[in-house]
Amino acid sequence: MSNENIYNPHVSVDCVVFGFDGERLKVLLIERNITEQNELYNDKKLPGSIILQDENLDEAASRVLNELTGLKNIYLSQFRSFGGPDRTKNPRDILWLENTMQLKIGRIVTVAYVALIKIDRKIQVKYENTQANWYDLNEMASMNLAFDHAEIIKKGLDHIRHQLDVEPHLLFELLPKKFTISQLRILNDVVHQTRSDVRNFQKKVAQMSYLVMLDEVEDGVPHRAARLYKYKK
Amino acid sequence: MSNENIYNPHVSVDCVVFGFDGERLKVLLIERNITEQNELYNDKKLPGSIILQDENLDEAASRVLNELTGLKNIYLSQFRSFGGPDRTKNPRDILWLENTMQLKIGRIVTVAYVALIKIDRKIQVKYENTQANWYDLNEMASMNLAFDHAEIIKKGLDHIRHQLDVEPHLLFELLPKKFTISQLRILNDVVHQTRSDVRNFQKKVAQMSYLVMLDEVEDGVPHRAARLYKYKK
DNA sequence: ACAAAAGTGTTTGGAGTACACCCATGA
DNA sequence: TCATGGGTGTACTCCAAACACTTTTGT
Repeated sequence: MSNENIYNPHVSVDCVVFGFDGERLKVLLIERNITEQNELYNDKKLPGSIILQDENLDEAASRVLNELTGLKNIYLSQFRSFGGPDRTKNPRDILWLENTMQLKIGRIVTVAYVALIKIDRKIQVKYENTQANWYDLNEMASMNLAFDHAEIIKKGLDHIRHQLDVEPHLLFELLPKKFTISQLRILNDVVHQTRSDVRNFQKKVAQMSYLVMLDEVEDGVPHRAARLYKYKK
Repeated sequence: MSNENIYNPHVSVDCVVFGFDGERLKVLLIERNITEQNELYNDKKLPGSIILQDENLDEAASRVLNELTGLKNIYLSQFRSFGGPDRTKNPRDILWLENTMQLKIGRIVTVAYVALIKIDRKIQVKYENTQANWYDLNEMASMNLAFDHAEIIKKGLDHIRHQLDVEPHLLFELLPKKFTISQLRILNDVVHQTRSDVRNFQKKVAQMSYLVMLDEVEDGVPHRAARLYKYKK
C-alpha cells in the first residue's frame, strides 16, 4: 500500500459536532455503506480520520471535518483521547479503513474534538462519496455506530455539559442568529437536563447584557408571536 | 534497534502529579542527566513514556508512573493530548529517547494525565536510575523542562482548577489524613487563587457533612494548637 | 370564541461577604 | 508576658426558587 509518507496511521481525530433543532440535541454523523460478502451493510460514524504526518492535532480536526462535511471555520475543542487496543479490533472497521485510506492499519489512538454549530449550516460532501446527516441523540441506542464512536459521543456530551456550565455564552453557537427566549430556555433545559421556570428565566436573561432585543417577532406560528433576540459580542 | 514489537513508539503518556506542602502546590518531576559532548546536562521531565503495543491508555499511565516513581493506586485522569509535530524536534530529547528506549523515534503524540496525591507518600525508584522530586510550581519559569512539558503542566494546572470547582472533595487528596481547617483553607486559596475570610471559611466547612472533627489537635507548633479533622466518605 | 403560547412581579430562604476581638499555647 | 495563630457571631446583600394570571394572535 502507498500513503505511508503522507499519513500517520497511528493517530486519528474524530469530531463530535452538536446541533439543536429547537427541541433536541443532534449529532452530525457520516453514513457508511459497506458491501460485505455481497450484503450491503449500513452504519454511521463520526467525521474523523487519521492525521497527516506533518500536521498538528487541531489542524487535523479542522481539515478532516471540512473534507467530510464541507464545514469551515468551526471552533473545535479537544476533549479526550481514546486508545484502547480493542477499539480497532472489529474486522469490518479495519477493512473499511484500509480500503478507504489505502494503508495497512494497526492500532489507532484517536483524539476527539467537540463543536457546537447552528443546525441550519450547509452540510456538503467534498471528497469521497460520503453523506453527513444530523441524528437525534436520543436515538443513539438504536443506531449502529462504528468503532467506539458511541462512547466518544457520550463523553463528548458530558464534556459540553460541563463546558456550558463554565462558559454559558457558548449556548448561542447552537441557536440561529435570531431566536426567541423560549428557544433559549428550551435549549438551556435540554443541555442541563432541567425544567426551568418561565418567569425566572425571563428575569435571568433580562440581565444578560449580551442579549439584545430586536424589533421583530417570529412568524409562521399559530399563536401569539414571540419577540426575537440576538446575541451580541 | 529492538523493542518494536513491545512498544508503540507513536504514542506516549505523561503524568502531571500535584502535591501540597502546606503552603504551595508542587509537581512531581524526574531529573534527567544527559552527557552531551562531554558536558553534563541536567533538566527535568514529567514522569511519562511511550505505551506498550497492547495496553490501553489508562493502564499505560498507571504503569509508567509506577515504574518511574514507585507510586501505586493513584487515581489518574486523562485531561488532554499534545501532538504537534514540533514537540519531538529537540535533538537532545530525541537522542535521549532513542537511548533510553532502544527504539527509533519519530513523532510522538502524548496523552496527558493529572493526579492529586498526598505529598508525604513515599517516592521510590524502581527501574532505571532516575530520581523523582517535588518542585514548586512557582519556580517552573526558571526550570529546564524537556519537550513541551512546561505547557503540559500549565494545562494540567488549569484542568485541576476547573475540576476542583466541580468536585471540591478532590481537595482532600492533597491533604494528609488528619489536617487543620487552616491547611484546608490555605490549600483552597492556593488552588482558587483567592484569599478567603477565616470566619466565613469556618462557617462553610461547618456544613460539610463529610468533614469530621477529631478529638485531637496538631502538635509541634509554637502557638495554640489547631483542631484536627478528617475527610470521611 | 377558543386554543396556544407569550409575557409579566412578589415573596422567601439560603448563601456569600464584610468585619474585630478574645483565647490558648509555647517560648 | 509576649508573640503567634486559633477560634468565634452578626448584619447586609444578592440570587435562586416558588408560584398564577392576563395578553396576543391565528384559526
